[in-house]
Amino acid sequence: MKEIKDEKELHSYLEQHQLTNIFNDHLKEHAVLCEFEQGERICTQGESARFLYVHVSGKIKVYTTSQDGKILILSFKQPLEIIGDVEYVNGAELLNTVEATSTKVKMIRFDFEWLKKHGNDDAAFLLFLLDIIAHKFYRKSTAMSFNLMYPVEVRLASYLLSVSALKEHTFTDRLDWLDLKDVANFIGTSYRHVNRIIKQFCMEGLIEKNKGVIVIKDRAGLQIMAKDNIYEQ
Amino acid sequence: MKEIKDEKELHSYLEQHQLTNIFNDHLKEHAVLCEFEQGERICTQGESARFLYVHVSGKIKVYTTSQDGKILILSFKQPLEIIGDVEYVNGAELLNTVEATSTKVKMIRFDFEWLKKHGNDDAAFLLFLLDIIAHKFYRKSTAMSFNLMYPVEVRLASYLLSVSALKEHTFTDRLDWLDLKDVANFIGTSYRHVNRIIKQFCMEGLIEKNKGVIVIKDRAGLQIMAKDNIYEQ
DNA sequence: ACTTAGAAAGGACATATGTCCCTTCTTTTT
DNA sequence: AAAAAGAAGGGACATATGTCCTTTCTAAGT
Repeated sequence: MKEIKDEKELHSYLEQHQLTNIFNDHLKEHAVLCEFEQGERICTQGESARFLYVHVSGKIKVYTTSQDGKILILSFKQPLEIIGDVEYVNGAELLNTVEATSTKVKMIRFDFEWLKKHGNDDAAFLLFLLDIIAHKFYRKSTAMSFNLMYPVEVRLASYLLSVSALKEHTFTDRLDWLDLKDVANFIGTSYRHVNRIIKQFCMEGLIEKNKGVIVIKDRAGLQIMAKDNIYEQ
Repeated sequence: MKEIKDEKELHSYLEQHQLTNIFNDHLKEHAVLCEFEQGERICTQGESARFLYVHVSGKIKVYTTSQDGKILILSFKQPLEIIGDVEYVNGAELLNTVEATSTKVKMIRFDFEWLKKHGNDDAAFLLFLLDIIAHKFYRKSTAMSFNLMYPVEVRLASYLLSVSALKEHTFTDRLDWLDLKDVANFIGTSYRHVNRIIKQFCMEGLIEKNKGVIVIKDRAGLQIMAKDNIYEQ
């Protein structure tokens, strides 16, 4: 991680994401723009949280690891995302690990102490946090119900649709979201089983696959398979 | 549902749960104490939310239903619980259905409109909401990871431990949390399978069961089975 | 182009879980 | 107490998913 001491750039990011009114001048004063390498961790599950991060550029993934080493990927995210919000509010240790999956991941960092001093009496800031966390809860809630109620083929169909709905410019950008190992860990199943279902989808004519590249052939069919559920990215 | 027009009682509940400082005088002005019958719905999934409820007495369950009729119970709750908080913040329709599972379930009701007028600039109220929602997110998050990563025997062991940790006065109070149909819908599996695992636990000497009453025989063994996870109620 | 290391895919089998329906137990009614 | 209705439990089989290991493909190095 390196700190980028460029106030201009920092403020341009804030404006780009309409955050200038969210963080008051006191808060902005101590904001730091950080850049992370691909593969670098922004924060690690189990450690104590000291910073709130506003993810403004690049791609990240959020995952959790169980005692016995199982990995569950909770989300692949692009901006705008907030990291550390829940921990800021409840004071608990970090729930998940966050890792940069593209180069030049940029985050605006705020120190918890400073936020407490100058943000906890600021309704705009608190409403912003509320909105973020409520939205996270909403997604988590629907995702959990969905995961618990439907088998892998439904979840995978839903996942494929959600990826195809992304507004990615280039073709290779899309591929980032389709590493089957990651997909398995996201859906909460084994790589083997994802493979099995992928093959089944191919045979049913829902998708096609060449050299690891998956193309949707029958969107309507996939939607039926997904029972109209789509993971919100 | 009937409204109880008894300011004394309402305020005694607020005090009991240390909420007097959370809701300012404006907000309290329009608070209404409501009582629900056993089996009555406090709110219904899919409808638009208009009220924030503070659950102060009795027992409730929260569940969601899928398009094809599957039921997933999200929690069995005793006070203190807040209903409608997420919907208040994000304006979406109700995510879940909430139902009274005991007689005389009491809730303090606040109108969204009134809250917006007199609460959204009140840091104490906003911090309270933040705390509640962050905590809900935390529980949901750990529950989802747990559910996705472990098989039913682990989840059931965890559930049994969590129920045994409840501070219920009477014996019959405990039974409320052990209807196996409900347990199955909570864990996200079939009644048949819960039964199977219960029997397995009996054979392994972890629990005993007589006429539908389950008694824990080997807490340490259950904890190992649960891999130290416990559902937070 | 050949070799080889590593990634991706798949076969075989074991386990976990769901569905359907029959049996057994409980409770209520007569 | 006998009978009947309903709840709870369980058998048998089908499906979903996990584990382990082999095979196939891909890409890098020579």
